[in-house]
Amino acid sequence: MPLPHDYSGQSCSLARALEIVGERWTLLIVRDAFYGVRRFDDFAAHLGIPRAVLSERLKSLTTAGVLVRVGTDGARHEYELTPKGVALWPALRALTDWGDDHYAPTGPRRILLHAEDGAPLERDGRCSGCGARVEPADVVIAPGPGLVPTSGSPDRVTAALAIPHRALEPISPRDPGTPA
Amino acid sequence: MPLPHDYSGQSCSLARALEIVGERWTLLIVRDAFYGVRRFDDFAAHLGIPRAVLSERLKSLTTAGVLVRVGTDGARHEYELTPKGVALWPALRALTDWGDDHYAPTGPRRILLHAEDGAPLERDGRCSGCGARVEPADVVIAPGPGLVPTSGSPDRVTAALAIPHRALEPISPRDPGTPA
DNA sequence: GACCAGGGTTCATTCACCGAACTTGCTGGG
DNA sequence: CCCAGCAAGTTCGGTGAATGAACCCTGGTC
Repeated sequence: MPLPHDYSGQSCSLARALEIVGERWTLLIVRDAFYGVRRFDDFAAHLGIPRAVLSERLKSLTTAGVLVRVGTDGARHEYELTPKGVALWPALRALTDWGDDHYAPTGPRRILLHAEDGAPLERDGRCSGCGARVEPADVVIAPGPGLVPTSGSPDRVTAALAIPHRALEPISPRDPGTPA
Repeated sequence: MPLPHDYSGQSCSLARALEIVGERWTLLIVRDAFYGVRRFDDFAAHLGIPRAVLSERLKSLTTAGVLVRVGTDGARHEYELTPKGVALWPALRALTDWGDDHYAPTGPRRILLHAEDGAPLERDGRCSGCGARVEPADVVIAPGPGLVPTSGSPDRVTAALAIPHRALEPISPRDPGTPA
């Protein structure tokens, strides 16, 4: 976790950003939020993060205004990205692209498509089909060639991510099943 | 420091990327390398990082192929970004832009210009003047409106960054002075 | 051959992370 | 009404990493 503490001496916005999202697990949590994960246990199961750490990260991200806690009914609440959180999308993409380039020998593990026309997105966030600049909400996340099939019975989140679905949309809203 | 350990279960290139550059201080070191910092003591002084941690990070970044150690003469060597390290530029920019947007009330602390024509860069890496896609080596880093003047006598690096200079070019190669 | 700077390493302390177990609040069933 | 079950955390002991100060080694200078 880069710099949760003061880094006031540094005149750099990167340091500021890392104070918020540079801690261990934090960017993975934000990425999962883009993927549609919203509930505590789903984050925990999908990331394999210790629950205490997850609790702390969700708290600090909420305090920072990256996430909001939405009370669904009583104790069942969900975490959603705020516009400030959604603004992290380009950073997330850039880092993921770098990872794909250098650590995904069999191709990207996930690919991003424009929801309108199904064409893949370019690196600069434009649609390779229509050329439009695509907002995060109009992105469809689909499995890529580099995705290894999960062995055994995957968790809710992994299962949901095995089929294309729109970013920021909650995965399997309440219970699994949803028969077509 | 997100995930220096195994994260093999995760089918995500972001996790892979964070295993390399997600640890505390690592991205700041890479950023400084873009700014032209190359020597151990300059990194240490500019970042305020414990020397033991810096030593370890430089080692792991070198092992990962993000930096190379260039022997200048005997014990005096320098660290340079490899192409793989330079490929982190978009990610660094995206994160810095997010920090500027949300944590720089008086404007960006540094601005990026196209070396060819001096016009500022767009978010997508293009030159606002000529429209060309600008390589990191053709970027000039200049102080922005949000940069607070350093109080007291700054270190070599802070002083060098107070005037515009080209990315990846070493700061004050050997000794200060360099009279025009 | 004494001094100095660069480039680290060593070490004790503190802090954060880990994983498992425990608690609390709500829901559904008998 | 009482108990089981689940979601959402909190608590806790053990471990590993970060911190910062001090020390060391090497090469060059005077």
